[in-house]
Amino acid sequence: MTTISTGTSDPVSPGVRHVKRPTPLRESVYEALTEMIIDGTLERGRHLVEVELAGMLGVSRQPVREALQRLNNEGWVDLRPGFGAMVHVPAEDEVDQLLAARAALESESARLAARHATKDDVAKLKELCKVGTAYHESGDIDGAVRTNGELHSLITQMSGNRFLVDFAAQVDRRVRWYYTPVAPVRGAASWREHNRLVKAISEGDEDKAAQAMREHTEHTRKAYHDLQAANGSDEAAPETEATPRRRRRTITS
Amino acid sequence: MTTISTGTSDPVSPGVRHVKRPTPLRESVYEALTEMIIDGTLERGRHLVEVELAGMLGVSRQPVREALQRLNNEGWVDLRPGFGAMVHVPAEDEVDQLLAARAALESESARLAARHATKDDVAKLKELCKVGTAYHESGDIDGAVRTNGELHSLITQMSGNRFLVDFAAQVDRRVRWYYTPVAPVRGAASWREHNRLVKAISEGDEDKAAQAMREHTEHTRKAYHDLQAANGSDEAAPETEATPRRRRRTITS
DNA sequence: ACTTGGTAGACTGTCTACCAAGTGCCATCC
DNA sequence: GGATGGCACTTGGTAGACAGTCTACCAAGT
Repeated sequence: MTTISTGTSDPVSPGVRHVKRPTPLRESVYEALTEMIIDGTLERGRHLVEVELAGMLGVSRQPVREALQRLNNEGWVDLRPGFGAMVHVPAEDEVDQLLAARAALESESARLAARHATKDDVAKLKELCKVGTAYHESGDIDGAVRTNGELHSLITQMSGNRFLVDFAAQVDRRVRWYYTPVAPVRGAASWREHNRLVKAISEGDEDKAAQAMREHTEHTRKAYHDLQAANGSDEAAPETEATPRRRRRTITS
Repeated sequence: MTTISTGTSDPVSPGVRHVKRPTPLRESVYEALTEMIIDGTLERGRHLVEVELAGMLGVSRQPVREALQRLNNEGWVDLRPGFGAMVHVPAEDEVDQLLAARAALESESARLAARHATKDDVAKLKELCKVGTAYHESGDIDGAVRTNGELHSLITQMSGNRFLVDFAAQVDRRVRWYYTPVAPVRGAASWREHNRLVKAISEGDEDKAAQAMREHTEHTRKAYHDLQAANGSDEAAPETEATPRRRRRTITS
């Protein structure tokens, strides 16, 4: 079964380098579980038993409990007192609400990013746009999706607002999870919009940047709905055991 | 010492009435600790020791640990591995960032509230405005502050977006904590703005509602800065033990 | 056929005890 | 005075125990 690697995988930060801070076990467990939820190893609605997970991951109950509680707070699982945790089953209107929240958060981030952007930031953004477009044109969906994530993440970081960063990161991860069962579409349009967005930021035009980001998110929401409507009955049907649902393609947001 | 009351205090919901679901201890501990942080019983920067808190609250280490971890995730305390938790000491730019995040969240909420408002909602909003203004004019600051909170809370609820509600609630609580050491100002202007906001919502004018909320928050931020500058050296000085800092007045946001 | 009552098993929530490792502090030493 | 070493304290994690509660199932009664 999946066993936790206690290895610390901090991103390299310039300047002071903390020699080594062994990641708390609960953190690793948290990461492992979200991973398993996202990739479908732990299916939606499944009852998660503490000792079972503990056994899987080779740790004791305590770290698992703590991880589960965090997952509960962030909406990945639902904790029913006296019974246990179930992997969250998203309601149909939930994606809509997530995207609305994301629109607000990221559009504000874009506004602030436009306000604070440095030459260096803009260069990085442009580079990401180029790379992403290249990935898209060469048909490398995974690469395009990854670059898309990096671009959005960089923009929120550029806002210089840690709360926006935190919230947006949380929402983004959830969105990506829900999107998983959807086919990849609207790749080209997405990168055109990214270009416009980056242009607005580089010009320091706050309103235009915010507006561009909002429209970008809005288009994503529309695309999701269209797909939902297209293979609606397919997805609306009760989950069959025979559908492993692992690692489907992701939409380019 | 503060002892936990395990009493459940659910808000009354119409229709099905769940008899009684005993709150998990960790939840009560969490509530108790935030309470103590907000009201200043646990001063900023104070070192929190698990066994000590457990003794205070009459529970074992376990629920305390779990509560502390949640507090850490939400930014109320900083957890230093191997040493313990310290009550978070806000950086000066933090309030700014919180208010910026709040501006984004609540302004979007106002937009959606304007979109979805029912006759009933509008009536409640207007009532709150009236009550709040009355409180303000009669000099009942606590009442005005409470009503202000209820108004903002109702608006986010009206957005119908659970994520906006959650995030806004989190931010709001933090904001209220940081504000505590600030004097009450701008009461009259605040309620004038509320009136304009409610009017926009009742007319279903999304853009106007969003704009009104944004300006409202922005004014609050300015007011905070002015006060900060006014008695700047006072607050900037290192905390003296002699300053109990309990229950100071709150600004009307 | 439907409800009621009872029983059994499974899990969580919480407590206690314990140990290893990391951290901060203080006295000591050069 | 500044480095050093050691000590007390605290967390992080493990193990085991136990009560309360939740689910499911079965049997009897209506």
